[in-house]
Amino acid sequence: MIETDPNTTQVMPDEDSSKRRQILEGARKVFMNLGFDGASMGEIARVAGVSKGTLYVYFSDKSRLFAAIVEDETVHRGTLNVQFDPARDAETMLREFGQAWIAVVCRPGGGSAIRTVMAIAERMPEVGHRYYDCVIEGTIGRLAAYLQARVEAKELFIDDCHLAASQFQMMCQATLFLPFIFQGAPAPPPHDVQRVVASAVRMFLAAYGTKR
Amino acid sequence: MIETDPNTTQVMPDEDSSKRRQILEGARKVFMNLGFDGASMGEIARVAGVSKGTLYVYFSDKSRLFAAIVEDETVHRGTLNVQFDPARDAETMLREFGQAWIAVVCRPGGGSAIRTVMAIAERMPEVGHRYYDCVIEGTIGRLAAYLQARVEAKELFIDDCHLAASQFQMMCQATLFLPFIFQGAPAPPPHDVQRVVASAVRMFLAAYGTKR
Amino acid sequence: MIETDPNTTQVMPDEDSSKRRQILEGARKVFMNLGFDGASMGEIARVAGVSKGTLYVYFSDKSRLFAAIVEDETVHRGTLNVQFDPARDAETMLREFGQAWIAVVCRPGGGSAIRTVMAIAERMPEVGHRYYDCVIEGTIGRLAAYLQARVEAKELFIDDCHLAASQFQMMCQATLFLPFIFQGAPAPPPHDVQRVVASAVRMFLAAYGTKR
Amino acid sequence: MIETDPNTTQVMPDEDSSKRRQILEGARKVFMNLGFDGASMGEIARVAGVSKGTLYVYFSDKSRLFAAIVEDETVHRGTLNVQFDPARDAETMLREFGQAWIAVVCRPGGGSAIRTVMAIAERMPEVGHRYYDCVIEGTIGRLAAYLQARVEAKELFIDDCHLAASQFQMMCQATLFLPFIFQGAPAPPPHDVQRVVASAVRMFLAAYGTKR
DNA sequence: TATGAATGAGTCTTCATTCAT
DNA sequence: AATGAATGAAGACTCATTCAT
Repeated sequence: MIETDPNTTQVMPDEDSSKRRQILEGARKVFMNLGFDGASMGEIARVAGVSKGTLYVYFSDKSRLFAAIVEDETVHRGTLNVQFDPARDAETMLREFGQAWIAVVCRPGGGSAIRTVMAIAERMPEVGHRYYDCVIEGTIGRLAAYLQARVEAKELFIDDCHLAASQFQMMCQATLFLPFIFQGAPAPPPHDVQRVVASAVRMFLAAYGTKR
Repeated sequence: MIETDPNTTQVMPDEDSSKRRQILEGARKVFMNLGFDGASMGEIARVAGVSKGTLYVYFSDKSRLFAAIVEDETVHRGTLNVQFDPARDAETMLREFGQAWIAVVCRPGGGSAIRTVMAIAERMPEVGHRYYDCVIEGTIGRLAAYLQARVEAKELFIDDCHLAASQFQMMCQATLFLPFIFQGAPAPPPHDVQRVVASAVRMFLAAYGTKR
Repeated sequence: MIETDPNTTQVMPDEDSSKRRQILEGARKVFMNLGFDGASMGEIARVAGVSKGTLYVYFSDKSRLFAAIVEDETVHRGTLNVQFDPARDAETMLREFGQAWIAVVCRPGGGSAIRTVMAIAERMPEVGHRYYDCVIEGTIGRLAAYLQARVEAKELFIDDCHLAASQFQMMCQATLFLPFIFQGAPAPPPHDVQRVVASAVRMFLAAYGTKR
Repeated sequence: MIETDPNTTQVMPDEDSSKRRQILEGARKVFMNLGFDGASMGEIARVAGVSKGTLYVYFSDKSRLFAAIVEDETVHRGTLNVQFDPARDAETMLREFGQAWIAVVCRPGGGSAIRTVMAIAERMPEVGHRYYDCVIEGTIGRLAAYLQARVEAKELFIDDCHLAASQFQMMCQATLFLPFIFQGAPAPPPHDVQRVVASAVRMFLAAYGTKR
């Protein structure tokens, strides 16, 4: 006679509810602009357009909300939009990679995920590790695998493909990433990106394109 | 009590007084380990071994104290310990530069200035600009000037020396810097640094060491 | 959907509806274990197996719900399960009374009504008064009336039956009640209760069993 | 040269500083009137005449402040002002004890320590235990020791002095303590106390004053 | 100059209560 | 009648800053 259904009360709303997405969107803006400590739950609520209490209906505390944001950045926005095709030639593939990478690390519109995560990595090591593993190492790993394929195809001559991948990744950032981070420079225009990436590709092929 | 000494009354304490340096030293440790928001004035006072009130005798508020720390980092620790001699050959010079640069950005002992400044750059633009200008751009500029000299000496063949300098700087960080920042990895051992820098030098010379 | 039943629309739900009893049962557990302030409406809803909103269908606010619980305790559980028979002898009757009283104030299973009401009595005077009148004074009154009957039967010799009743009630608690309340001691085992009550009865009769 | 004295900052002020006593006094009023949960740190600060922050200079959190209050009650106000002299006769001694005990548990001026501690005992067991041990059991223990002495002096005839002490203690409360707690009755006037205590003494001696 | 006690604004978090469905 | 998502007021606690000594 006592029909208690424990699932009808106090349940975390749907994982994909619109309110939840609304909160994540607001929180993303605030966290990415002000950092974990600089962001206040009140400001997040205001920007998300919900009440402070509602934040806690969806996320048990500030850290979890932050972790959810970073996870979202990690999974949805940190993945390079590049299909590595082992059959395609290095020059084209590298150029595509380089441009896609800059698009990830110099995302327009303010609010850098990479900076925000860097800043907190020492105090929230799991967050830092997860972001590094997925976004940084994951990207390098995919590039390294491609390079290995080209080595086997005798197009490239590389001892340490992982190092080479990281070198290329870093070189693409030259003159672009640090001003973006430190000076609040706008995302570099496509022309600049192409020029820098092209130079990186030329350099990479000069070093690894012929047997030493 | 009435004999006022115009040099000690109502005057901001000596720029180089020992108390001031003591505060800067304590604040540096705390700020670099915890970031601007994570550091509390109480903790700084404790580490510096002075009272909280004394902090405000030397610095009008937390931001100024932070700015002073960053300035100190910028001027005293951000400058590469490398003498660019336009007469010396590129291979040696680049190797020296690369190792010195890694020593700056992967400073052992925890507490990364570069991370701390990155984290706050959006909220304290002047601090970010000043650090970028002196430490990043300054370093690249000196390297670029050296490269230009070697171009004129016909050892190197470079269109855009500034870009080339930045490329080299970034390449030296490959596989070293990001794990250090994101994963709290210890400062890389000299052997690793040498290997990565050597590879960067090789790559650089392959690209820029012969007329294209 | 338009067929309104005047007995169910806009009407406070039935005083004895099953939902109402379900809520009272859950609220009783929570309030008696955690006190008025320690109990939260959410927890009550969870334990009762209804939604938070439903609580407010039956009780206009937390205080009223609490008062209803206390009323229930007062009426249903605070009444001694003892039939005072003016014809029965004092020794037997007192022993029965004493054991029943200890069962009320040291109720096993945690969650003491007497403590909960005591705690809130200053802030909710009506609740305190009502509990006192029914449970404490009511009990003493019934005992006093019985004693008066025995006085008239010449078995006992008491000036102030109300005082005597209270004395006996209190004596029965000796060494049992305060450890139960303050130390979270388990409800005293029957053997201990019998011993203490027996001692109280002996004492009572020594004092009031013969003409002074 | 760096004369750091870690003892000059962040030190808990003097145990007996006037501010500390001021806080304790204000907190005592608020806690004893409203209970642990009902009292807010803001209200305590207001009543004590200090800022909220100052509370935390002297007590690390609400629980510690509360525990300090209870400790103070336990040690300074919970101790009976009675000198047990084993040589003095039971009637006098018991009367003194009874009156002193009522003064402790029905302290005038509102704000009952015994109620406040009872209310929280389940959630703060150490506080409950300490209060019980010192105030309740301590008092009973001293009385029991005196009774034992009188047993040896052949004035009294008691099997279980601890039970007897508790019985006397409880009897003294008859008709006085529960109205005080539940009904917010004022502290009982001396005349009533004397009457109830006298009756308790009479009853006690009737039971334990002659060999059974 | 140096101190450290004191402040109060601001932070995260909880929870009684409301209301559209 | 019943729900449970949403709210916002209030609470504990922190910390940059001030000031009398």
